[in-house]
Amino acid sequence: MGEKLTAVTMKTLANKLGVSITTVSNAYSKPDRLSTDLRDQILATAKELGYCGPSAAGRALRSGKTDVCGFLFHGGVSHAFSDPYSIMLLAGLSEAVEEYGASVLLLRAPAAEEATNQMLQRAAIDALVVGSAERQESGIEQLRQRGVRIVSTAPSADGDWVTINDAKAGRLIGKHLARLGHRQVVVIASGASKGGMESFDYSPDGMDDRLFAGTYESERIRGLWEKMPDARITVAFAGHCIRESGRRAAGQALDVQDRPTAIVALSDTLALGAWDAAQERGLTPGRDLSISGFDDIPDARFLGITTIHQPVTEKGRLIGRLAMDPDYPDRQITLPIELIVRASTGPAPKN
Amino acid sequence: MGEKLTAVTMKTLANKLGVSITTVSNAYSKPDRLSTDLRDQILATAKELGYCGPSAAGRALRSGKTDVCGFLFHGGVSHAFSDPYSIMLLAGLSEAVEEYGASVLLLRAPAAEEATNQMLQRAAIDALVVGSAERQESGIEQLRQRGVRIVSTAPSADGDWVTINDAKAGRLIGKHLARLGHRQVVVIASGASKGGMESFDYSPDGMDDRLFAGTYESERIRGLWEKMPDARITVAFAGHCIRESGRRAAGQALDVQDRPTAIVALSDTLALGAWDAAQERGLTPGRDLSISGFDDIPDARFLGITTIHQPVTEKGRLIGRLAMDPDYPDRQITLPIELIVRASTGPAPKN
DNA sequence: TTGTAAGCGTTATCAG
DNA sequence: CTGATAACGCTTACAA
Repeated sequence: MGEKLTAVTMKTLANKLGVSITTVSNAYSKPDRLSTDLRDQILATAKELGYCGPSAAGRALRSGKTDVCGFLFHGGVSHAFSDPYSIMLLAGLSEAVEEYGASVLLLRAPAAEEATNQMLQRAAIDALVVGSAERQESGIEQLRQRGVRIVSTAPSADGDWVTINDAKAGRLIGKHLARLGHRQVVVIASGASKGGMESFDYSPDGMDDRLFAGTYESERIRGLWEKMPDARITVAFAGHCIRESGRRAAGQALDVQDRPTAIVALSDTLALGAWDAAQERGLTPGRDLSISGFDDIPDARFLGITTIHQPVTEKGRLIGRLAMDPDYPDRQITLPIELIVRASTGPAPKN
Repeated sequence: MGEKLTAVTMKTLANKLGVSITTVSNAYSKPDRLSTDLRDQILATAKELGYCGPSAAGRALRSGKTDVCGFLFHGGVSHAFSDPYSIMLLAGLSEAVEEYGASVLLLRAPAAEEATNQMLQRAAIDALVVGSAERQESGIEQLRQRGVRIVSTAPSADGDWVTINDAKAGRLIGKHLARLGHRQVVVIASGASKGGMESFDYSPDGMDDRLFAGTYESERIRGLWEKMPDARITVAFAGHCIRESGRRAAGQALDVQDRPTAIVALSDTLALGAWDAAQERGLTPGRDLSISGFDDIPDARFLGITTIHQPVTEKGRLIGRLAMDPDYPDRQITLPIELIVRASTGPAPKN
């Protein structure tokens, strides 16, 4: 009946209690600037009137803080989050961000860069985490100038990032496979071929058309190539980074006359698919065919897939801290990695 | 060098062009309220000065619109999003929300209800989607009074929701299994037992202690029970809704003297785990043991698991539309479901 | 078609 | 310890 339609604000509280708005505000954000008694009293009547803390909008406008951390990713949600790696990263990020009392805003980049930029500017965020470095959005630089902290998973000269040494990861796999005598390798990368072709032989020069320079994928391949100078390395593009894509791409790679002795998937999710493809063809991984991945997701351990371990959840946490805490000391972090040898790799079979 | 430290705002534009702030504002939000010439001119200098549209904070405070849709879920991100059902729901939601130019804010409910309410009030959102109805948060009602639209996946007398008939879903499975002669059924539910026990025999009365009334799980079990009057139905709690939990719970259920002839997992994700458990024990699903799930996620089709199909992505889309569009006509939607019989269910084996 | 003025709810600054 | 005042950047009547 007599319901007030006007929202309960700090003013309402102030009037009711006969104190100033400032004092009410301080009761929330600067507890040490007023007596405990008054503070308790304010909080009590707040509860009574159904007032639940400073409005996000008001605070955001005045102080510039939104307590929101944007997470920018490319491709559909279904693709982004069906990869356990993404989930783990997001879990760590979300965990850390929560510790600062903030939340994560999902920002899916539209296909058009223009639209992406608009979306980025319209978002009320304190920080932006760039999940995939598929493109260099110009809008990101504008955001930075607006005071939004940017944290990336890809290294750069200045700027904040948390990453691993992807080239080294590639070298670890390369060394391992070279020692096992492999000389016919198919690399399975996510993403579509830029050249419009399904696969091509790798050489480190002139890759710009096909692999984005500086992506984790191109780094991993380069590392691999460095340690396998005598091998023929073919790169196949799988599409989205999901298990099924890996299965399809590996299937194609295996259904040829002179099939490879090793498949290097650039992520465990793709490696799982390669494992499926091998199974379907009656090939035993580690004996008839070596399969390796990257990232060390739980299923990789379960199936016994050789991979490069990286602390993904911790990566997410660190990214979150960099994003939310401008005073966090280390702002360019390279996390340790480790080669985990499991049953899926073994000596190259003799012909 | 001469970089301006003050942010570029509508005022900057207005001064530079000698027009009023209102006109600049209109150039963005009400294009028909000024001449095309002037508008183009404004947009041009905007680009020149590096102004990228109205600030989210200012707009939010003044108009009350944030273009953000909150998504409230319980449990960790890693659990919430490792279930394909959640991903599909989120994908649909995100897709629809994007069509309105908005984004999704991930709101993970802390364990304490008090903290959850605080978080909810502090979030700048136009709408809130309640992903899991584990608890009835009192803060949700407050949000509604503040003008935030609430959309749920669980039906209620008033309010907006998109759901399926869970009791009917249970009945479809029950009828199917009863016809096949099953009389010993173990139901695998997610969540922890409230009674502190691992499992218990079901009867529709006095379940309040163990199953939250009105959840999709209790509805599904009730439906099952209605169509299997002669069966002994035991309910086991698996913990989080992940495959591994299903494996463990099913394993325990199978490692007893008088093992059940059918396992009814309350979600496909749990059913996949039950499938794993059966495999490990040399039991062939559909012959030695019937396994069924709910939701029809892709892997269920892959493994041939009998299940109840529901259009999950479409559900997410509809939820998104209800959330973002107050004028969307149908505000209480029950989506169709369908029994999908696959190889994982078959006649109850004779003892 | 354009401009004026008021105020959304909060916090920062400075004065008592 | 407490309060008055002035923004923050924008939209929305209403006036010209």
